[in-house]
Amino acid sequence: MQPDQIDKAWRVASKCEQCAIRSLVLFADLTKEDFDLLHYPIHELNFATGETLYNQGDKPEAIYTVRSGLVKLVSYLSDGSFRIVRILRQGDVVGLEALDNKNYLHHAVILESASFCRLPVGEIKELNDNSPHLFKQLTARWQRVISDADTWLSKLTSGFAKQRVAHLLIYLSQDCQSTQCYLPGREDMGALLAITTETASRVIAEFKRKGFIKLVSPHQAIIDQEALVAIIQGDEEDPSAQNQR
Amino acid sequence: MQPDQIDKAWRVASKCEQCAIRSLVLFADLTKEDFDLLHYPIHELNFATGETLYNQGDKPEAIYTVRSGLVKLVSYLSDGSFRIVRILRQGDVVGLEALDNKNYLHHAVILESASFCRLPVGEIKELNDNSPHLFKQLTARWQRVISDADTWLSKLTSGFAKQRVAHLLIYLSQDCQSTQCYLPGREDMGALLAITTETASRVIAEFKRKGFIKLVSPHQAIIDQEALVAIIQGDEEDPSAQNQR
DNA sequence: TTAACAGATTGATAATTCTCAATTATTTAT
DNA sequence: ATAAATAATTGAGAATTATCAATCTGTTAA
Repeated sequence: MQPDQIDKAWRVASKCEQCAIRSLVLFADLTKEDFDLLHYPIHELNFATGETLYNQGDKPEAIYTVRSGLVKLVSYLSDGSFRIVRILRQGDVVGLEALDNKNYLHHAVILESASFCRLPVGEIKELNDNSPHLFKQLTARWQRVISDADTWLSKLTSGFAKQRVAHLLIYLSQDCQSTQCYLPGREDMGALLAITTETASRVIAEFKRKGFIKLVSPHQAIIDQEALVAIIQGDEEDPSAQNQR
Repeated sequence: MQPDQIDKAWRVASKCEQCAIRSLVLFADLTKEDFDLLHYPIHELNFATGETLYNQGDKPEAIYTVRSGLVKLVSYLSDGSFRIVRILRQGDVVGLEALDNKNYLHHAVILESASFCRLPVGEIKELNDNSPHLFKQLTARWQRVISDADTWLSKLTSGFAKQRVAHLLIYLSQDCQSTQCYLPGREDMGALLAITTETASRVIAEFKRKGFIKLVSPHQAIIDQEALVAIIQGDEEDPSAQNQR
């Protein structure tokens, strides 16, 4: 996706102050003086699909701002199954728990080749101790995580499988321009929605047959937002059915 | 529960510095100088079961520290159904989103008569601007919300209804001393676990018959932790069944 | 190109949960 | 205390989803 596809290529970032997506990131509100408080330049880091940014339980030394790409946070249960508890995209921060001196709580795995800014925990803490400007953005980010988690809980884990999938696709299309969105593998979809791989597959296959989604590449689809909203509201195309629910 | 059961009785708090549960609350790390920055005394506020602390969309002027009791955060969906997205207890902060200038995101309803400290948003922000001591606790609290939400997502919304109920009971017993815990009404239980009221009732009724839980009052139960853990792990008491899953 | 492989799809059946309805506590109000 | 209202339980059948197994599809490796 990016011109430089060199995995894990460390690259000294040009000044944060000139960052193209600065308004979206944690450092949005920092002043020139704030940046002078940083001891080291911020590095940019690239990962390819399928690679792991960190593992659950790892001792954290940094948090990461997503510049581009998509990351999933995976939590394994005692029975060996796993759930995906969050999907992170441009502007999101990965590994926030590090600021609370916790080990990483999840596995962070790249879904779509991604580029990060690596922010050492020590630098963040020191910056926050010596300037009030970071706090507002940190607050906003924590808030976003929580409100996303609430959405997740209230929308993605209740209702029929069809409705959950529809909710997920709409959720995923929200950051992408227009109606295109990342289409997770069926196993991931199951882990996101608490349904089985087979059920996820059946629903997606049906959506494809009905033209609600069209693949443009294996993991990228164009969605018919209206049709999906109708699914969420319980409208079925079957004319004999009364619109219950 | 408390000696003074006067609902909504405002009471000027004795100094925060002498608060009996200070180590648990947001102000845990504040110094004498920090407290001097407060313009008004912090008020204590009591609510009875079933009362509403605030509604979704309300313009927030304060956040609340739970001194005692239990609160549910309720989110209504477009179809009229509702989900409970969080349960808050001693030491938790209700309405954190107010610090991000957001309107309240949920309805906050008292489950067990509760006592709060009311912390005006302006005071909190000013305190945080003028002292570094609040940040650590705020961080910890945001972190707790997020990690609770993750638990919720990964444990309380997947698996069979029986397993979800078992997880919930264990979750609820974690703060109470020993093995006693709050037992939600069946409708609330459904809204917590994404199952129907009837399913919740059947599971609880079965647990009661089998002696896994014993009621000590309508909403208070003693639980057999071991038996519940066995349920979570998929062990059934039926000897003819192979332990699958 | 072909074989091997992983992911996606589909089918058939079993298990679970939902839905709708009725009944039985339990609590509240009079 | 009695009636009315609310919450909990239970039953029966329908709907949904899980499970297990097989097939199909597209990709990678040789």
